[in-house]
Amino acid sequence: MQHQETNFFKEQLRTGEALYLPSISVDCVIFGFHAGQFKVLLLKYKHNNKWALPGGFVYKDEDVENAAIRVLNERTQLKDIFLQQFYLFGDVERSKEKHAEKLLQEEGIEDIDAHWLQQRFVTAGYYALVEYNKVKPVPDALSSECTWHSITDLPDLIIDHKQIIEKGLQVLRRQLNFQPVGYNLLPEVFPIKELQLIYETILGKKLDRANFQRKILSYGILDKKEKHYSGGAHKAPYLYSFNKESYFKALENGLAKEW
Amino acid sequence: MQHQETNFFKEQLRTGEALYLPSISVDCVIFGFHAGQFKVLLLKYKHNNKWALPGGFVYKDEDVENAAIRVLNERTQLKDIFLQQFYLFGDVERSKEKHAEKLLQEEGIEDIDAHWLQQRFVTAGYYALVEYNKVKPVPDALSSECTWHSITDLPDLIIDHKQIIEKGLQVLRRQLNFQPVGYNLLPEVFPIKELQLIYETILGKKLDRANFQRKILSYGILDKKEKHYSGGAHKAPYLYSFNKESYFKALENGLAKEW
DNA sequence: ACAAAAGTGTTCTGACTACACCCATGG
DNA sequence: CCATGGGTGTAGTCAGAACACTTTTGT
Repeated sequence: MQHQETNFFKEQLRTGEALYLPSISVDCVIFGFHAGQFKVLLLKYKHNNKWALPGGFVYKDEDVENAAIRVLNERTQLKDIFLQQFYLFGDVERSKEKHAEKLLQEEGIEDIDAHWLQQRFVTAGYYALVEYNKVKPVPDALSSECTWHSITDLPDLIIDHKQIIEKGLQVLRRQLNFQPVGYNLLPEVFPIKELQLIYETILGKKLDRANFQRKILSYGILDKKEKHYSGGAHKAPYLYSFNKESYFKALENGLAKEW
Repeated sequence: MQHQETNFFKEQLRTGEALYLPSISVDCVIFGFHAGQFKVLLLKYKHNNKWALPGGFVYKDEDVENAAIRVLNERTQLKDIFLQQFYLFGDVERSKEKHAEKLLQEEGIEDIDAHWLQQRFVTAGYYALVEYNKVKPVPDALSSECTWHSITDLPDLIIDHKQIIEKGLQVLRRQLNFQPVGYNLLPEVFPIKELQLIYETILGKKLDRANFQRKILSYGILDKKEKHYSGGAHKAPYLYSFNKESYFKALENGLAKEW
């Protein structure tokens, strides 16, 4: 088993240089929402038990954005998800950890020209917002686990992956002012309260129920459906779904009144 | 002369692979403001007379951001300028033009392994806002001119440089809602009208004089100076200067009331 | 009937708009 | 003294915040 993996990994190293753009990688911050908490999907590396963002390399004939889409799809099995590039992390510093070399050592690989992987990498950060229940997390070849972690309680992460998550969250918060959010975070139909919870967790603060309802409805991106019986001892809320047309129009043109 | 340049260029090619990160470049959209127009600084290549953004490569031990700072400094002779990374352009498409190969051909270079320059590049876009009068435009080794061009009347640009400018402008417009602007676009002291003109040209629309004054003053980033005699046949306006401390605090924390 | 949570209404405030008015200055 | 442009005032509108009131439902 260990042997097989090492072989697979050697093969990757051998072909990597031929297949991938050198020096550039992508990392995906995949946000989900569950049990009132905002979550990120992380991988646990076999060789050092440290956690990392799902990431990958860019094929020589592949758009960088497509590499991010591919990574997202491979780890979650989801398609057609909204992905947003948010920053290129390009400091020299981020390669200082010699992550690749340690990985090679700990895999017991020495007899190979691993120059490709050992050189410095800059990485493009992408974030995605996905529906927690629809995700089937799949670890990659180098990792033993692929699991959700609460944003407020992250484990030790390699290199600058913690900063990448924070930057992604920061950009997401800003973009809430211009872009609608929720499309593939929620099921087809949902009560407004669910959407409000998402906004509250992204922003990290409570919002007024009545005001949120009015504001979000004023955007004109929601279609009202019939009522729904939640089972609670209270009035059943209306259900809504996103009006795709106006939702994506809003994504492009922005929501807020600007200067 | 032509000979000398070709030699210089050959030398660059020879050392490029050793010096620079492969596959990644930076391009700077340098905005200036003059005669009521919003301008961009462009280079004109010697070999094909086409225009391009000032750009460059990243040294193997250099932060990507620093490469952008270096490019900005070399073309403008300015230091300590606000630079903002705004997007990584990573489509395969953008290398399709075979820009590098044509360049080599037209320089009459064939006897060299130019693999390094010919491979696909992704580029990080940065924008800068600079004081037009302080800039001393300096062409780089491959270009014959370095001049300002009105944003509304751009010449033919290589590859996707037109899209890069547009994206930079779009991001800049959005960021106007959160970040103050003007710090190194204006001299030390200036009347508010000047700042308003900048906002108007960036946004491409007129703003109300009275309301602009109140809004910009409400940010608390301006210090009032003594009056100034402009020579016009009218009341002399107050002069202001940016309060660096609160200006940079505002840059970090944002201006607008967000969610 | 009562608690819980949804839907809706109301009041207050503060920001932005549009425009009016007055002030200083040079010709 | 008047044209020009700067400074300031103000009425109207609109959005958001806070909170009250009513409605529906399961137990």
